[in-house]
Amino acid sequence: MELTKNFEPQEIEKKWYSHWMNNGYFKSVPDGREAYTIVMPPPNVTGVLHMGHCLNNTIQDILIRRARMQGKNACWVPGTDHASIATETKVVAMLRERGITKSQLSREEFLKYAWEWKEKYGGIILEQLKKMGCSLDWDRTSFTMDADYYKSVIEIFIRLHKDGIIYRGLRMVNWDPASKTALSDEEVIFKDVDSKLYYVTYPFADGSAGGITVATTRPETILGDVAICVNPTDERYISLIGKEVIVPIINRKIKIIGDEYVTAEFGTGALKVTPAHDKNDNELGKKHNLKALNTLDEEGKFTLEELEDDLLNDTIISYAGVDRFALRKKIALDIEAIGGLHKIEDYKSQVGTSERTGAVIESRLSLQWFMDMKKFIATNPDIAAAVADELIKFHPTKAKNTYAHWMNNIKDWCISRQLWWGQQIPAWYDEEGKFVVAENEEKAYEEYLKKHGAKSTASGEVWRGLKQDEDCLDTWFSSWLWPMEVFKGISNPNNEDVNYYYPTTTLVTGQDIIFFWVARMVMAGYAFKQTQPFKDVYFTGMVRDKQGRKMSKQLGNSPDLLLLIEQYGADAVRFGIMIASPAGNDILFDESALEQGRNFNNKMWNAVKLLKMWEGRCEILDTKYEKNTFAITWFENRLNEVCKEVNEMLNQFKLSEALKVIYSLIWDDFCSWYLEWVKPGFEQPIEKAVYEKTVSFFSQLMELLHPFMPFVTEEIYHLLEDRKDDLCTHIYAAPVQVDKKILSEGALLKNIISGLRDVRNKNQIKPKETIKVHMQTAEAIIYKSIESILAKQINAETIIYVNDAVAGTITTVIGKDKFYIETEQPLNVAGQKEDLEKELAHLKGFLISVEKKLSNEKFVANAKPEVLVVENKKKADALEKIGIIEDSLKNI
RNA sequence: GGGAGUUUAGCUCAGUUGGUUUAGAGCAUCUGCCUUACAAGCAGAGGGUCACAGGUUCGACUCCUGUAACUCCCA
Repeated sequence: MELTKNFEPQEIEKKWYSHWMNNGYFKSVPDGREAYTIVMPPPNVTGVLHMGHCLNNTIQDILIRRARMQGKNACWVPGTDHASIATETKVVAMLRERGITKSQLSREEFLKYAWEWKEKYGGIILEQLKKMGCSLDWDRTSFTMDADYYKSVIEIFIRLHKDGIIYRGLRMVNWDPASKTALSDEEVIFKDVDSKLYYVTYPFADGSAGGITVATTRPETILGDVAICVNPTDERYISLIGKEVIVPIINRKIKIIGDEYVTAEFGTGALKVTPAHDKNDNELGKKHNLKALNTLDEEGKFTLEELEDDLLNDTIISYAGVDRFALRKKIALDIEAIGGLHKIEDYKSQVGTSERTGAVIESRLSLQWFMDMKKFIATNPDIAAAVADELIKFHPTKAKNTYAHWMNNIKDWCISRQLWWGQQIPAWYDEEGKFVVAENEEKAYEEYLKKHGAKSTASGEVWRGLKQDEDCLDTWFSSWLWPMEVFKGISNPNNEDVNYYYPTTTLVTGQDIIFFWVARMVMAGYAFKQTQPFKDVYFTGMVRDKQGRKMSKQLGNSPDLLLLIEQYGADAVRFGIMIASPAGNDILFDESALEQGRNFNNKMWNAVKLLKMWEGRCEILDTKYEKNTFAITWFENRLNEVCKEVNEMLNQFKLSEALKVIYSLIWDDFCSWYLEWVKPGFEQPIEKAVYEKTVSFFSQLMELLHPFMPFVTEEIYHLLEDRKDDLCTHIYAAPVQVDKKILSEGALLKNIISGLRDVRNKNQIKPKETIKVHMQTAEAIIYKSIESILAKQINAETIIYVNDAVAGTITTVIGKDKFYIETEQPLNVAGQKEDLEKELAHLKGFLISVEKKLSNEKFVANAKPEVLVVENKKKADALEKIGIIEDSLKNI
């Protein structure tokens, strides 16, 4: 079979993925083996694959493939999240393009469109994951709005309501005027913006001259002002507390009050209090018994509804329906016109924006459903302890602090959203607003009867006046059940699957959703399954571009992943994203890393080509690869050494490092050293035993690399030999002891080869020119076994052992041995001297630092004995080397 | 404003309880090679006052304090 010049991934990837699928390798059913379970963080159902998913899922695939090869029952569950607000936003936009507005549609009609949309675009991302080689158990694909899942979410809501943890209340919420819904604190993103600080004067109500000036960034809320507040220790204003001033335009009389909350240094030191439109003002309002006057509607437009106690003039009436930002300018102008605007300053402020729509958030008083988190956490002390005590291990551990900090400052969770796409809140209301919580309408009537008594209509018919809450639940209120409900742990408690797979083993997710999701899954785990949801959590950072910027559509710096896979191959993409991605740190994505991955594929591919050449030239000898004993035993040990290292690194989730070590083992140790060492001369035969050993090494290398780069390794595994098994389900052999002595001899050999090659380079000896090497060493015995490799690698025709310096040669010292090189080239005596002197200076400097330590009495008295031994050995070594170099210098 | 984290070669990162030959990789750079698997390659080389300033210690990249810059989270 003729192999292509370079590795061509496209066909090979398709071939192996379907082969693995056809053999059901990714399927998992409970059995007697240890389970290794990962639930995939469900991407948005309408999402497409981006770099973040790529990183995330590559890591999960590495972990799951390794577990599979360790003989564990590996189960990786795919799925998607209905992503309430994100999806609804998309559906609304799609309808708008077709000329339909949401308000024209009934809930049922809208949901029909949404489901159609979901069927059409949902799960594209899952198909894309197959291209990356992800070994997911596709039969277990779940969706957070599957019928059972939906029921479970409702059941949990009812349970928590019964326990008094979920309640309904009028609270200040983060209101997104674009999607007209409340948001949780976690969905609000603070951004720095350039704004203006308006200095507005409120004249005194008693007609006396002057007034009080406040600085505000939000003049549009002035009509909702109910007080002015100053710090009671602020001498400028002490005498004014209790006085009345007039709100401009609306001419409402309000009081000046005092409260420590106000910072005297900010603005003018006087604060306008608008309880309906600011969280802090709302607190202040409650404390001082102030009314909250709402002047903005759910779309952020001016409304007169709550101003019935005020005298409305034409100006105010003209504001009705004006958007908040237009209103800001308008009111500022109108105040200026009546001489109330003192000045305007540029000001940098932070405003909250909606994570999904980007709209500026309004604080708004609203009736919403909340979860009392403090109370909930108190039901199970393990929730906080699990992470602190490392029952659940975070990688990197520093994420523990973030978790603890949030737990300690936890606030109530607003779980209702004014959206239709999601689990509808199971609360039913009568005309007066009295309500019951129940899993369906029938039960709701039963409940109602129990709670509020029978009701009948005027005409005596059975009363059917209950209406279900229009709102749905926050998406995270369903995804926090993910690790248990993908195994039907709530809808079908204690079934075989959930008993076997739960708690899951490892969760891989972004640090940015530690509160949204990770913490809440921990809570749900302990609250509803009485145990942790997972054992380890591996946090990935954010994928940024080369310049460290976030990837975003606006910047256009987000690469098309499928295109990259097409260009470089999935293995190369996996390699590129993994080679420099420390746990928990952001990774800077650089396409050159993908090139490196592609080149790595080619390197391995070419090694296969070399072996295929040898295969045809095998000869059977009974020498038992005598000539190559050193090369083979050295590589065998080196391989085993790295296997152990990699194993330890992976146990500690050091994935990048493990990949680096494997990369170097294959490229440097195997290709650059080992293959060159056993390589026969031009068109010479190779001993069959050596060939077979080499094939076996190569196969083991492929095993080691397989979790990282599944396609190319599977392909090479099969190219090397005809096999019945596949690498995908191959089980790793038990670790083997390594021989340290041969490893150090190998290191010595490499060192000498590099050193002598350097000498050749510096003396401009052409690669093809052979040299004669005279070696002066105290340990000729070691060199005997590596001599032939050495000769081959430095193109030496002979190696002669000598006891004295050889005149007319290039002299060099490597370690403790001297080498004299005979060559046709003219000798560069000065250059040699310079090199030796440089080395000598370095050693002398080193010696001084060691001697300084050793002559320090306190060091000798305090240092541990083993440190002392090392220092003494350093000194002896340095002295010996210095002697050897000085000796050589004399002879030049 | 409060909290957490980061700062080591041009870039991306290692550096495990303070002592392991006066700091290690990979990429990039430079020099020489189209050598017979591989120029998407081979061989070799150069490059760092470990952010700054103090302190603890016989000894600090490592521990402590402060400063600066950046990142994230919370208000």
